[in-house]
Amino acid sequence: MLSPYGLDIIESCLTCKMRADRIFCDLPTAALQAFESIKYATAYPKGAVLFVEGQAPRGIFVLCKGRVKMSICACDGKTLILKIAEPGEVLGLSATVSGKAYELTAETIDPCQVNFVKRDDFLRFLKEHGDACFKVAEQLSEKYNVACHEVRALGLSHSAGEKLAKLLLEWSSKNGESQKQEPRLKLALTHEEIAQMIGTSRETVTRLFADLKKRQILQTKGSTLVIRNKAALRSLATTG
Amino acid sequence: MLSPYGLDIIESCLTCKMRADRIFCDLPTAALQAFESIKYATAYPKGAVLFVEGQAPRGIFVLCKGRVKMSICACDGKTLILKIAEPGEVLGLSATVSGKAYELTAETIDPCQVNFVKRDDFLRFLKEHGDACFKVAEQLSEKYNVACHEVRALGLSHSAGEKLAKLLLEWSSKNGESQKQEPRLKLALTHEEIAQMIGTSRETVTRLFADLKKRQILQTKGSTLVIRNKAALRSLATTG
DNA sequence: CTGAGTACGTGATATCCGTCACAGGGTGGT
DNA sequence: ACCACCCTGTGACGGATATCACGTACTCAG
Repeated sequence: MLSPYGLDIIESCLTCKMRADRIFCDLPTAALQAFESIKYATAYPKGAVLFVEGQAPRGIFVLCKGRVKMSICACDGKTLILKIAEPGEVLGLSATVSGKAYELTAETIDPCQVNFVKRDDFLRFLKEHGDACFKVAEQLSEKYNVACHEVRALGLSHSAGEKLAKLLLEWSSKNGESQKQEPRLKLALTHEEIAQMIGTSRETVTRLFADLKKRQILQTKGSTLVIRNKAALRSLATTG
Repeated sequence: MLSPYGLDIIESCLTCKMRADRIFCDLPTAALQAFESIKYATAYPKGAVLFVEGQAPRGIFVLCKGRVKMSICACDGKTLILKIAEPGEVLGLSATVSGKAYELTAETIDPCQVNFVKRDDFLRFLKEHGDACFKVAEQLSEKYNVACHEVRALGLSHSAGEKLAKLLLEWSSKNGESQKQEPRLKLALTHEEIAQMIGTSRETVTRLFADLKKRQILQTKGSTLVIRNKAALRSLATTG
């Protein structure tokens, strides 16, 4: 198969290595085969837009490779990044199920492989495969959960420092680095993007980082970030 | 049947008048009967707590009568009200499906009638009734949608005035008053609670209302609120 | 009626942070 | 190598709003 943007294409869900731990991958073979028959494997370059908030739902996008930025944006251009989706996630699911417009905008930030399924095909698939439908409910619950966390972070932490601290801790826990004494993580986002994730301005992020470094809580080596004082960061995350 | 807190109890989902337009009410009779057999009809007084954020999910609560306040709260006691649930809504759904802790706290603000279903029973019910499962997915999508709107409101509208304007417009559209020239609505919440809905302080809400009245945009008669200048309110809701 | 409790109204003050402005350092293209 | 262009760092300034503090009005029980 072609490898349009430097991707090794995963041919089939049946042989995909992530099958065990991902939604839609962990289904009875019959359901998976049905899914295979309605999906369109597609590849996108970095910076492609899968869908835009407000669009009528065309279908779902199962992310197989690469990362996708999920964001909402205000009329004045201000943007809020809700999450960076990772392989295995299903994008556009809730809009496709409910028939309402996509709530978010999805834009690739890496070259990505995506399985697209048209709305009609997907709904028919769900009606015919009860176990898939249940999976969808689980996945939606998960998304709802994440959204609630976001709401909590935005609504209850009134200082930007608190939100940044929360974000860093969350990242370090994702990397499986959190239990280490001094977790490390790669900063794959610009200050601007980090600002958009916590709803603040670029300058504030820069200043916060400067402050955290001065206080010996963080340290940077190139684009690698070391958390030198986890406890301090954690206390920043829970109070102002 | 008993009417513990001044409620007329709805005996059965099969004869419930809301059946047509509500989730779980609009199901094939077979599924509804199965649902009947696992549900516990309960009544709560005002101020009762159905579940608390962080609790392991015991099951779902279908709200039949009364209103329920859904909120999250920070360790320091600061509270954010996400929504006021109305009859027909299913509470605790996503936690029950995913098995994760309840994301929110649910507290009645009226005397309420509720149908409770234990988690195990509910999950079994879902596996056996594909159409119910699909309904659940729809319902979860809806909740996700609302959460996204909340995120947008919290994260992108940086002024409190904007959020208040949005809230008032949303309320007036719920009441079916929105198309009128001068929509009216009953203010059933205190300033404190409104503040908690838009993530600001009580005093700010008071001051905003005062300002809106001074500018002839709003007018109050007792607890009734009249929107005198819809256009102005709408422009406040989209800009600062 | 009276006092306690709760909701509302309003001023003074401090602070966080968004915005503007500019400067330095990387990086990639031609 | 050179020039754009983007990212980062930092100062100055002002505005929105949280917080504190207090006074007023309303409700409800005794």
